[in-house]
Amino acid sequence: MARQIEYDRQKVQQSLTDLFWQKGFAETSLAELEAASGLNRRQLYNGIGDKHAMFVAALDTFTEQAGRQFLAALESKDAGLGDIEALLRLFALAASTDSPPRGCLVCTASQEEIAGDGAVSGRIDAYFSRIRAAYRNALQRATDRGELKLDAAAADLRTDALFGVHVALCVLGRAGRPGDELNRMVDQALKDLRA
Amino acid sequence: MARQIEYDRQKVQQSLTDLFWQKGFAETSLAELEAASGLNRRQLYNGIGDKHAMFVAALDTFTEQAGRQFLAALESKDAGLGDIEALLRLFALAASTDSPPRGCLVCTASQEEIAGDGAVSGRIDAYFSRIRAAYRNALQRATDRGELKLDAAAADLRTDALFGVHVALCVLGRAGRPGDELNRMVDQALKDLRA
DNA sequence: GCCGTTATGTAACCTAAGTTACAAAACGGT
DNA sequence: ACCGTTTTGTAACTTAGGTTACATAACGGC
Repeated sequence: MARQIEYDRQKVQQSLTDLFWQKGFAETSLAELEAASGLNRRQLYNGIGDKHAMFVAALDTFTEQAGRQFLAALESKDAGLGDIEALLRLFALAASTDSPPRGCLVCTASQEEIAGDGAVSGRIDAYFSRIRAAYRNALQRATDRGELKLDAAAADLRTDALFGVHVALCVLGRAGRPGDELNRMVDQALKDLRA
Repeated sequence: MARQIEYDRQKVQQSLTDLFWQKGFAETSLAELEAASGLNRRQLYNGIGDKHAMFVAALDTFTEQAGRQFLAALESKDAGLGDIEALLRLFALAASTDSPPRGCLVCTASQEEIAGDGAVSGRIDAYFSRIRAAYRNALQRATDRGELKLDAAAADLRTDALFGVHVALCVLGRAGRPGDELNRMVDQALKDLRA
């Protein structure tokens, strides 16, 4: 064997992810990644890879965590209207409480040039598709339980509408739009859903 | 007086705006701005200013054009449901026909670090507010004409919901999401509006 | 036709970016 | 205790970034 690594891999991954989340890919420098992680660039290159590899790893970390914290409830067999409302409200709230609000790493990355890269675009697509599937599942479960009355076609439409609201909240939250504006989007989305 | 300028100011502005629209602020270099405009950097600095000033000018050019091409119909006294539908459909279509789709310069800029700059953030806020006001006007006119039945509070909610769809279409269009997904968002938004 | 003023072209500047060489140090198996 | 392997630290390298000096050229008013 060989020499053992001196730092905490998870903590390093977390700090790198947070920095990319805040600043995006292109506007984050190696020097900042060093400072955030506490490692020097030799350690980063050895342990993870170049900047591109670090970003891909950050995308994986982010989607794993966001999936667990935000989407898991919608993906559950017990999912329902309440989970949809809770998630959208949470996003509207986060925009007001986080300073500065960071929105969603994947949404931000999708607007950058790096989104053209294969490894990155695959992860972006997969995450977006997962979000859609999560809402789709929640709508299905809510229908099964009698909270809603939706046939398959109606549920498809609703799914994309909710996906759109989800993305709009992430983007406009990061853009600094006021919390009540975001909450009105949620109000209307829920109203329409129950109509 | 002094020596006269040799290039077409408007064409230069347009090419700079298009490039920033495609690549964003941080990922556009002076060399690319030179190539796109056909000017050398001395002319750019003399005629417009530094990169920051070029970007601010691009924001102004973009918002002026987008306002004229897309928002003017919604801002008119004759605005109505048909104008809302036409605009949303156009955005969904543009995502499929433009290659690569560019979305909206302002939405993209709002996710970059430069959005923290005063001159930039002011323009972003102003443009977003203008979009909202445009939808608000169209909803009001549609109500006045009897196409819809909305009181003031309901119109406020609808306004932000449509604003959200608008932004989602821009962002997800640029992200390369499929056209039918975007069109389902529009379908649902219009359905809810007429309900 | 001179002169201040402004535009142009070349080229340099200075900093920062991402990446990599090289030597030294720490580890485990034998 | 040696040895191959991998980590670490320092520091350099190479390129590209945005910005600016300087000399030259074109213009209009007097």
